Amino acid sequence: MMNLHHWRLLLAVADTGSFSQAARLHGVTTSAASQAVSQLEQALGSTLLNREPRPARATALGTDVIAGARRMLEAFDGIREQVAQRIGHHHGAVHLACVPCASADALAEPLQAFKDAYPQIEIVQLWGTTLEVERWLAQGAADIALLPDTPLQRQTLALGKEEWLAWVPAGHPFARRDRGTRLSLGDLAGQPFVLAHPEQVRPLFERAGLELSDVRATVEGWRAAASQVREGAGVTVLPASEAPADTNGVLQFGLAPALQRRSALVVREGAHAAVGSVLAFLQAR
DNA sequence: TGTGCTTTAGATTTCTGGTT
DNA sequence: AACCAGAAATCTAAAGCACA
Repeated sequence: MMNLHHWRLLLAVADTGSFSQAARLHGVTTSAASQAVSQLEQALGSTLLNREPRPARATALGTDVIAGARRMLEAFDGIREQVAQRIGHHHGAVHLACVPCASADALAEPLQAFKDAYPQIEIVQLWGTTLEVERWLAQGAADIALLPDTPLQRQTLALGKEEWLAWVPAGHPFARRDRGTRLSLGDLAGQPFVLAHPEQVRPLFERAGLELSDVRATVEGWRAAASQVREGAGVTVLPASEAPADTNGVLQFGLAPALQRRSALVVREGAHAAVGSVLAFLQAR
């Protein structure tokens, strides 16, 4: 058995060189992606991808097959687009890649409303870091990206904003400052620092002409950074929506001047028409 | 040692064909 | 047309292996 999903997975593996990344892009497990490609190979009676050495690369025959598959899927999408235009409404899947943030949470309700109103358009939501989301958008794996701190000229639809906060261990000298005091990025830049999402945090300091000079730990995710601060590993900055409610063992400060994380939707150039339906719906709400 | 891929077992979903 | 049961397809989780 082979279906379009198999072919799309094959292209994703060929494009990313990784089964796990391809699986993530399509919302399945690595195993499912591996099995799908194996089934395709079995059905065709030939190996399309060399798994070793990594990253996975197409065999000589696989390169031709993949090129053909690409043309086939483009043709299929074109047919669907044509039909959608004739009958006046759009079909298909819209891939929405999000960086976890308050705006992404706020989007959940309007997205559900969209799904109810337009069941023929599937919204596939992907989650990743800023760098991953940027890459998916560039590679065409995502049609729309929800990104924090996006330059105005790229934005298609501006979403909400939230404040950046500083977290400091209870034993830190800053903890002796009055409640309500704000810390500057200059205060924090030279401190032992716990860094999460460097692609978001470093630019904050760089824009202020500062550099993090003493990064003690780079961790996966805001929660991990908050835990490290609680254990006294250093200070950190994080978006308000990501700051844990439990502030035992830490002190939370605003920043001076106040810094906002503004999120926006960015649309891939040449995205198919169903994307327009999604944007129009979200804009109206 | 961590990451990524494959294999396997078992669960769930979808399809198909028979019966009423 | 509606329902049901068995088959087939697809998925996930876990374990094991290979590699950088």
